Amino acid sequence: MRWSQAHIPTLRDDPSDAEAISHRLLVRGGFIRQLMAGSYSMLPLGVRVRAKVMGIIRDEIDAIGGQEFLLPELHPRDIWERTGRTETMADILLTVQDHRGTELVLGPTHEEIFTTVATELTSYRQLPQLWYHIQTKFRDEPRPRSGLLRVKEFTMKDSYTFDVDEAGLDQQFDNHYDAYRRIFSRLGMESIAVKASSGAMGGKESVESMVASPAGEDDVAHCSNCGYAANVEKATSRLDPIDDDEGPTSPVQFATPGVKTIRDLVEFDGGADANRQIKTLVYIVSELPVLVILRGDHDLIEQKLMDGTGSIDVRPAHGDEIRDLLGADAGSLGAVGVSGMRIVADHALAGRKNMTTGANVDGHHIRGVDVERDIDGIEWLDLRIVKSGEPCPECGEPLAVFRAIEVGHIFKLGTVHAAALGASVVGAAGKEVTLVMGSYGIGVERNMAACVEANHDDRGIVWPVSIAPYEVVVTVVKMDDDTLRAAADIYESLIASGLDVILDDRDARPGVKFTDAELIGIPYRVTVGPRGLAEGVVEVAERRTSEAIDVPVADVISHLMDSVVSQRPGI
RNA sequence: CGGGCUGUAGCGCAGCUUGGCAGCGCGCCUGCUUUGGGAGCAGGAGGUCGCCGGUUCAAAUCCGGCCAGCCCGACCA
Repeated sequence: MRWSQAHIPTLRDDPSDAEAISHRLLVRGGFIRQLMAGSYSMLPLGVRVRAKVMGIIRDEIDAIGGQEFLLPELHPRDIWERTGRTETMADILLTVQDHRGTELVLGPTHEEIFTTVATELTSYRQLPQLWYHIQTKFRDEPRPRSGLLRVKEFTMKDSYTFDVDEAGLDQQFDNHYDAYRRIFSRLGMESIAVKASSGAMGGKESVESMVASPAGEDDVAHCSNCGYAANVEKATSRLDPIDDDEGPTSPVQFATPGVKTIRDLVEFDGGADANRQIKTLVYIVSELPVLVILRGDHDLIEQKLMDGTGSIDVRPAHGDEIRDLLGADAGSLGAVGVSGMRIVADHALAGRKNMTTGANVDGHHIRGVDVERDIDGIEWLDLRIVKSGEPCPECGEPLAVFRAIEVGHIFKLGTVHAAALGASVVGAAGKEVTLVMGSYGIGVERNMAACVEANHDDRGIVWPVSIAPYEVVVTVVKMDDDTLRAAADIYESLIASGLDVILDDRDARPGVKFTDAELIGIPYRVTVGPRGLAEGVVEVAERRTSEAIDVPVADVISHLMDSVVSQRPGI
């Protein structure tokens, strides 16, 4: 490609509506343009990167036995009703009507449709199967954000496995786990695999692949000592035991005028340290009130409440609901003496005595609470969010909690969808067996963005060779006939050698060409100018290191082939 | 869904308080000079001021409604 003919609209200024680094650089570099919130046009450079990302993914999934399909994006609604996901995914489901008024679903994922295809499997002898496609997904995200990181329409590689039993699923899951590690490594990112909550996908076990970045939307707890890693929605930590005094034989109520928060009560004369308080929250879980209690210095993470109660319909109660249920306002709530309501408690409260909590009387608290003695019918769950610095649950070293981008997610689904859609085979024993499924996703454009988050400097993007829009740019530094001809010759010979090259033959000053090449992140630049040509050399510069060396014109091909090809396959 | 901010030329912004010719920088076009790190000079093109309505002799500017984009939060009492 000759740059003079290419549509690469680079921008000198940061776009005003972009905050995340990947968003800014991809827009400035002319890779993408926004159409509306959560919707981006891919420009030619973006398309090239995207294609290479998909190529790496395809390569690795094929390598573990994947067969590529291509399933529709327009789905009949009734299939989604049969798995119940018109309900469970209602918030993000986009639908359209055809001219007959039939409701169609724009696929947010493809478990249902792949399973429908899988109903044609008849015998365990046909298993295992690993099917995948790379296809658009539509999700009505409540809040798209950060450029390509969260959008309403995106490309996903989603694979699905079908096995006769759990052992087969485990094997396919492990294969994907390994393949994903290789994919992210080839995309130039350091990923860590974390245990996760499987959310709306259902199923029992899932592992997310995370890449650390401040632009991410998840928090990960990670132990650099032993490698423990988990999404904070799942993470735990070891806590130092607290020795409590016995306290009184029964709780004692006392007046706490003006005390509304845990902190207020810490500072109140006669109050208690936060870790000797019981925090009481009221939630509505599947339309029923639930009292949630934690240690005063701990915070609830709602995902754990969802996972622990098995409900996806969880919200904090409103002020009036709280008053109706407990007879007091938030700030004076407690679980002591409450009956007829589900009470869930975080494990950190187990065995605790002489605690202080609200009295369910405005402006009053009670002290001397023995959790297990004074609160009836407790259901024990893991509910609190892990904080940075708490001891690792495996080895006790301090955990680090940091933001990360979820670049992939793999699930052991089990038989839910297969059962709902009647996908089964005849097993070895001659009896019908429901297919055991797994599903595995990678967001293509999100990985492009994550790669930029992980590979940039103050001059722009630093693509790894594996997915750079071009591997080499030949920059013509002075547009006279001799220089241009020499550069074009080098360009042609590099192309002939199988390199992915662009010739910057624009009638622009060299500074413009250098800054553009650096902004869009091309790994190698061959600078061709009269000064070097007089000596029979051109300059070869590496984007990542900024190192530049003079190379005799005759050696350019072999020099670049060595550098580029050694990096092409990734690690 | 709640809160905050923002909509003026392709991009970045000023003008709005106090109503009165729609501006600046970059980019773009033409010419000349220049050419190893975002050139200089001269000339030029380009705008429903987000949309609808109201007030007024007069609205980018004041008032009302709507739409769109960005950021934060998702009610931790």
